[in-house]
Amino acid sequence: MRVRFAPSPTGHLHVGNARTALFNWLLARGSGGTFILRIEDTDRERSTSASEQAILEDLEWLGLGWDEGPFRQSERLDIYRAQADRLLAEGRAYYCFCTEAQLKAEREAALAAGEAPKYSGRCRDLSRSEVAARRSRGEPAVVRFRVPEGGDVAFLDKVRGEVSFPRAAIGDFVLLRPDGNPAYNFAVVVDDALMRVTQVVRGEDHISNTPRQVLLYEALGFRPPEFAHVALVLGPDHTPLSKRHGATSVAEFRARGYLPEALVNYLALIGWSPGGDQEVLPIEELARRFRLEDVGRSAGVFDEEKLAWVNRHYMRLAGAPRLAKLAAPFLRAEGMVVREPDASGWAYLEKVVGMASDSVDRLADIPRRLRFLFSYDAARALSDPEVQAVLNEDGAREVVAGLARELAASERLTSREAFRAAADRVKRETGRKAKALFHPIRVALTGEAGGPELDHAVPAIDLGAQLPAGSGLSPVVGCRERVQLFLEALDRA
RNA sequence: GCCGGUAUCGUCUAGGGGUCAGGACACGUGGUUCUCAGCCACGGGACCGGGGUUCGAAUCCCCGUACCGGUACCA
Repeated sequence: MRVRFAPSPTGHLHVGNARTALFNWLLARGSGGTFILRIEDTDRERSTSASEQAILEDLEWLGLGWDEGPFRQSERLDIYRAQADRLLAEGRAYYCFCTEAQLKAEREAALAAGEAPKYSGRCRDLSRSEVAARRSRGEPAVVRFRVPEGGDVAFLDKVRGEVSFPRAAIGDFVLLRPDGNPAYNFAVVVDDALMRVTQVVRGEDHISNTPRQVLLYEALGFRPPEFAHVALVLGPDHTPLSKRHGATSVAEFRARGYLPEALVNYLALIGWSPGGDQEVLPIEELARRFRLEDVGRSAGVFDEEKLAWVNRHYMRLAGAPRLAKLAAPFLRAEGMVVREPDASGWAYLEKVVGMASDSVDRLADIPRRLRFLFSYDAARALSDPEVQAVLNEDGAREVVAGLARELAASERLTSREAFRAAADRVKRETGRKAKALFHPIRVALTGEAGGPELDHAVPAIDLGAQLPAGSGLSPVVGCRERVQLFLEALDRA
């Protein structure tokens, strides 16, 4: 089996296209086949090498490596020319000198008359000598395919079944533009045939091109591949997913802190089901189970909530070192990491990122969850209504005062046990327990009413306070200092 | 307009001539934990509409409706 993904480099990799790439990849991987990457850059106006580069990076980030390519259509111009010459020589194609203005007027007239706008065929039967004369005069000409008349063009689609189009609806279409660049339908067929692609899996938006392509396969004497057209991905309002809906490109989801394996897993779930009751599955398992005939025919709505849920799974599955590495750029953007951390910095990050990650959806949420470590501000804490509510509870201030006395006398709370022991002593001294004990401790030490478990958060604070100056992280104020600052702020208030 | 396509909970789906129409996300309630997340239990929620075929239709057929794609010298 030989499959391909053939994006045009006109922007970022859209998640809909990423899903198409994934389906192809799964097919190849699941069958021991070959996954070919081809860049369809025949539209010289819109194609950019920056886009191409971005698409390659996105595919690599997703883990969708290719076996052959990337091939660029812009580098295969003579191949298309040669194939077009064959069709020209056989009379299956012809030169057309119609101007764009002419064609546009005809199209509009047809539309107004309620007819299908298709090429009129004006240049279809120009005499040999006229063609030669006009060409030698340098008159711009395209090469058009002479669509055989009559009947239907049918093909078997692996996801849609039998599909057929009346041939009469297909006008003679352009193969080669005046500048020698091939048009889409022509380049695709030539490439897919020459690259010996066996299954063409692509978006549904290409389905009505398929009859044209089938005709071309016939005319060129190539055997058509199997086709499969997968439905598009929509936004929550059932319109095609666009910028309006927020993130649409792989790069944007990466920037929001989704893990590649989560995006891949989620994308596979739109329009396909792995069967069984398990849907969070590694890509290799998806490849084992994936079958084109199980792909649904209807369009699917992209649901970021579910993506987030899948992402949580994969964040839990990721080991601490990897998670720390992944989260570091996000922490750096918030000033929590100030330069490349040293070994102590990384060790610390592994600890705290692990603590933060089991209650957030995405990497981008981690800094907020760790803010209490790097920017303790007692005054800000007191202005928080939730913190106020905690302090207004019976005995809350006594707990804070007791905690301050306890910490003044004890070592740093660098372990869960040390923290528990300290909390126990405050408990005995104040007679407060559970919520009445831990809530005031939390607000005093973290400055926030919520956050990671105190068993983890408190040692993280004091461990952070011991970090050497060269760790690469923003400084962390220790517990003892915090509770003093908190008390002072309380006095002032 | 014309040509194609699609239709099961809000969303992704399983199933498919006789089922209590199953699961997941989301949502609601209760429990658990210092908070959030999580976890546990419980709960609400769907076969687009109308005809036909049939003993029986959500499932097959037709019509309609809605939505999507195409209708290029864009892919």
